[in-house]
Amino acid sequence: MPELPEVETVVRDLRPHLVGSRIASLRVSRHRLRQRWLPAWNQLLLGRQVKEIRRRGKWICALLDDDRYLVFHLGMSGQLTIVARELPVQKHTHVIFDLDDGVSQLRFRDIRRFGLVVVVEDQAALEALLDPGKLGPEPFDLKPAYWRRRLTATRRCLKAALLDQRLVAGVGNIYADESLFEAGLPPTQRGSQTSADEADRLRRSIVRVLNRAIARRGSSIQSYVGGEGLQGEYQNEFRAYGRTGEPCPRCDTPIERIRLAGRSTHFCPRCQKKAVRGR
DNA sequence: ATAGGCGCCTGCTGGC
DNA sequence: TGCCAGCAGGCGCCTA
Repeated sequence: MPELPEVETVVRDLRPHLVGSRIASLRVSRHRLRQRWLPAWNQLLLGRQVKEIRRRGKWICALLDDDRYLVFHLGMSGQLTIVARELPVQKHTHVIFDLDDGVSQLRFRDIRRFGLVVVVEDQAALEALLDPGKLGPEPFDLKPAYWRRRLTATRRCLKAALLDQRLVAGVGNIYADESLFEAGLPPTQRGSQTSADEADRLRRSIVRVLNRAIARRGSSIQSYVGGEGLQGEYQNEFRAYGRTGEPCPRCDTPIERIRLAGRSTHFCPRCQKKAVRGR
């Protein structure tokens, strides 16, 4: 579910509530997530204060006052929210942290359980988890030369390349489609057939689309909510994703849907054509 | 190198 | 009304 804009929204929402707060107590459900919760973590976390919280790709990392990290990944349906203690606990809530203000909780809820909550020992262990070999640069820090090089070095299609977290971190199915639409590039085009100009256009399109989505607090389709439980608004501005059969906002040609890299892919067959000039 | 398939889960929708 | 297939913001593993 959540891609970079959603995760960024969660982190921004949580930061003012979490930074400076201590974990007074916690509870964990017995359902396992992508990775099992280690019982030892309960003791480690008690009384710990959150020093800072930040995003890396689709990962959420909270630095604790013992230099450990509490790390979250939202998978497809994860929700990480600040909630008043007295509010009923929703089904599929897997971890509850009571904060030391005595009134609020941090809750991790995940219907499909593809998400992850782990405690990481130190900075080095965090770097191993988010190894640059597995997790590429942030889209906003993409160096044009790097991007051109990586993109043209692969024979995979652009859609598959965008979804590969090693090339660029944080782009998922929605924003891959939206970025390719913005750039006017066909999702099926091979990376190796991409000109320097096109690579650059794509890079700038990714940044623009993600920034717009962040400004709208991400996209809510089914389960996504931000750190304060609010839905996003960017789903109302999709131009390709999920708009199969609807008119292209630029040329009115019906948006098509195909399967690429195992994922549903939406595009305008007219605007997103190799070597079209203008529109 | 890379495509495709599966598995991990639950829930919703649409067709019959 | 029920049942079943297919779909869904991710990702890791396996095979060919």
